[in-house]
Parts: sequence; C-alpha cells; structure tokens
Amino acid sequence: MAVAVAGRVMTRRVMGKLAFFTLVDESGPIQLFIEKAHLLAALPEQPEAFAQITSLVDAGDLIGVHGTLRRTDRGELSVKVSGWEMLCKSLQPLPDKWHGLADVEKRYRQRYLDLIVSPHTRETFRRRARLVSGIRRWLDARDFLEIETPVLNLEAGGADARPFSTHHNALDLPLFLRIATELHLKRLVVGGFERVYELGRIFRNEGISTRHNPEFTSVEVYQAYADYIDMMALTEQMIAEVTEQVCGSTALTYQGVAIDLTPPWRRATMHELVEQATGLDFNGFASRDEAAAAMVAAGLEVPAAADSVGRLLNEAFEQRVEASLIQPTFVLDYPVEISPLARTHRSKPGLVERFELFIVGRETANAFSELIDPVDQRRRLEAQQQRRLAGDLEAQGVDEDFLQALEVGMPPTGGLGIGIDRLAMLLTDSPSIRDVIAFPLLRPEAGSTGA
RNA sequence: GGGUCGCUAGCUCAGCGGUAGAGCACUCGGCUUUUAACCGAUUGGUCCUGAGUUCGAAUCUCAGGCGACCCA
Repeated sequence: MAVAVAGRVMTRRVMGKLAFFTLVDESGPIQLFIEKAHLLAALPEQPEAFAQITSLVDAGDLIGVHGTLRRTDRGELSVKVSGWEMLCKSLQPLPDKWHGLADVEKRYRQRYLDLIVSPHTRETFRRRARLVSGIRRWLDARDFLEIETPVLNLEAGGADARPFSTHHNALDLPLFLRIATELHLKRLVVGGFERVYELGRIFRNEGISTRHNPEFTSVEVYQAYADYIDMMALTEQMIAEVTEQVCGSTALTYQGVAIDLTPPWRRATMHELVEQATGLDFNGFASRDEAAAAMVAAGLEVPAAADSVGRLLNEAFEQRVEASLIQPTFVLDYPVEISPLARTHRSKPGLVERFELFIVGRETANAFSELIDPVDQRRRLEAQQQRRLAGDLEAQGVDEDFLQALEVGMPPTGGLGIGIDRLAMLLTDSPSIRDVIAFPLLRPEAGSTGA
C-alpha cells in the first residue's frame, strides 16, 4: 500500500546499506525502513539519495517520505521508503533520548522540548483541554451563559488577595488586574441573567509554589434562586461527570493515593472537623482570649492577626484539618469574619452559608449563598477596609459600584468558584501546578532578555 | 522568610585533599532487519562565582548566585 507520511525524526539507526528511523507526528510514531538498493531503484536519477538521508538527516529534523507499508522481520509496521524530502532542518539538538528532559526547570522554560520528548506532558495538556471544554459543555447544556467580565478594574475585589497594578495611559488611570470574577458576575445576576459563569484567567500577586502560580484559571458559576446546598449538588455532579469524560472513571490515583470522586461526597461542618481533630469545641468559646488559651493548651499556634473566635477557628482548621482531607470533602459553615461576601447562615449565628471543597488536602472549590443585602454588604466591606488600613494587604476594599448594584436588588443566588489548575493537577496526577500550566511564570534566566 | 539537597563535558552522572573521568550525543570509519542498534577512533572542561585554609582545593571553610523540595 502506497503511503506518504511527515513528522519529526526521533531516532536513527544506520547500518551500512540499511537504515531505520523513527518518525513521529501528533498521532504517534512509525518506523521508516530505508534500504539503499530499493531507494536507488525508485530514484535512479538520484544515486546519492540513500547517502543523503542517512548523512544529512539528524534526530529532530522534520521530513516527509513516501513509500509502501510493510512489516520488518521483527514484525514492526514500517514505511519502506521510496523517496524523501527535508521539510525543516532542526538546528538545536533534541534532549537526551534515554534520560529525556530530566532538568525540571528546562521542562518549564522550553516546554516545546518537553512536549516533543514527553508523551506524559502531551497527555496532561490534552486532558486539561478536555477538562475545560467539558466544564463549558456541562454548564452550557444547563442554560448557563458565559459572559466575559473585565480584567482591568478600578478596585480588585471578590477575594482576599493582593492584585497586580497597571496603568491606562490615555485616561491616566491606575488599574488593577482582577483577582476574581465574582463582583461583575453578580452584577449580571442583578441585571436579570439567572445562570451565568466565566471560565478564565485571574491574577494574584502572591508567592509561587507547587500549588500557586500568579496567573491561574478559575470558573465561577452563579445561579439565581439557588443556595449553597444547590451549589454543592452542582459541584459534585459537574466534577464527577467531567472527570468521567476526561479520565474514563471517577476513581483516580493521585501521587499513589486512591481518590474516589464518585458522588455523594462527604459533608461536614468546619466546627465538627476541628473538634474531631483537636477536641476543641469552638461553639463553646465566649471570647477570642478563651479560644486562644484553649488552642495554646492544645499545642496550636495563635497568630496575632487572628483577632476573633472565627478567625481562630479557621486557624485551627488550617493547622490540623486541611491536609487530612484527602477524599473529596465539603467543609460547611464558615465564620462570617473570613467570608465578607457570603450570606449569614439561616440558623447558625456568627456563621455564613459557605462551603469549600477539599481534595488531596487542597482547597479546590469555594461557594456560598451569596450575600444580597446591600446594607450588610456595605458593613462587611467597610470592616475589610479597616483591616486593609491596619496593614492587611489581602483585605478587600469598598466597591461602591457593586454596592449600588446590590441596592437595585439581587435575587437570592448560589455562587461557586473552582480552581481549574488544581482540578487539572488531580486529573493528570501532576505534583505541581506548573505541570498543568503550559508556560508557568519563572524567574528570568540570568542574562536573558526574552519572555 | 526558615530548613534540606543540588550545581563537574552538549545531556545524564561518578570522582570528595595529590595528573579532570564514564556512558550517551557530536565528528570520522565499518556494518542489509535495527528499535537505548553495534564495533573502532577522534573531539570535547570558567568543576556556579568570590574569598579563605593548605606545599597542593572539583573535593575542606565562609560569603554570594541559581534551582528543586519541605515548612511558614
């Protein structure tokens, strides 16, 4: 059968008057069987064809060949080459064919090389693409509308994080890159869109770690006339179904640990989890000092910045519970002090209707019954502003335009945010967020002027 | 910000106080069933940088740079 194929030469084995190359394209590898006598018979006007393909072609070059399909004596499907053409000469050597790209930093700096030599890296980005499109398809199928909101903002709100600053020249206006899409999506709910979402890049001016990249991708989802219980069901179903599409199963292995995303997922309140882990019942503390003393007695650290019982509860949670939540767990009912945009709990004073989803010890989603009372919201944001003035660089400011929107009236709404990168890590068994971001932010190399 | 580990040939690494090494890659020669092809030969060095100890430092000490991981 006559065939023509094109791709990158990955290996060459030349033995006198016979040679074997491995040619790879996106669909995979195929072997080239290159016989001097056959090439000479096929191309009598090019007597040097065999000498040229074996001497001019190096690993890394892109070539096209035509010929016939056959199996070698060892049974490997090969193209018996009758003619060839150089499509692009590679001037840089490929990474070591046996060790591959062992230099972790080079894998990120020269991702194209990583993709050429690491099938696992190619699979990671294919899965990430299927995850993102799968989430969009899932939401679109349920009449959620994706609306793009501004990246450049006068006030970076919707989360506790430091923003990046930039500047608009024509207006001579200082601006901030968004740290969340929350406040604009809620304005759309005020405007009458009852199911909206945005899946896109957000920016936080924070440190870099295996779990943090300064720009990352979130999806935020808002559904009018719903609450955080509804959002829990939505989260569970969407992640389970998309995981099934991407991985073929909801039973995964992450870094050697079996993770089961089959619904329903465990649900427990923050108070319950902290009490199980520390023996401390935070419902019983009347004052910050009382809670702090109990925490010290239990061997927990008490940061000065944690200035209320609620913040101390969160501290205890982070110190003793978070890392232990390996299987998917919804943690419910957070202190109001650390949740300035969430609605107060319908029955539990001092708490809000909020959950965070933890998987393999990592916060993967965050959701609440949204706060729609403009008076309460103003009070909460003003308290945030006070913390900011006192030196908390992550505290939020007062967004007057957002408050004005709430004053027009917003339906009771459930809101959800999911960290796409962390979910991608889970679905691709990647230990670092850098493994699921094609071009993660790195310190510039010494002497480098490029991007 | 703190801790641990690492930095030696293009790549992966050994050498740990006494002449700078191996495999692979590159270059050359041989080879018609290989698939980490094989055989032979040649080539290849700011041992991260600086200071110190020493007759002598890739090796020991100190400071710095860069990176990875862990912790905050």
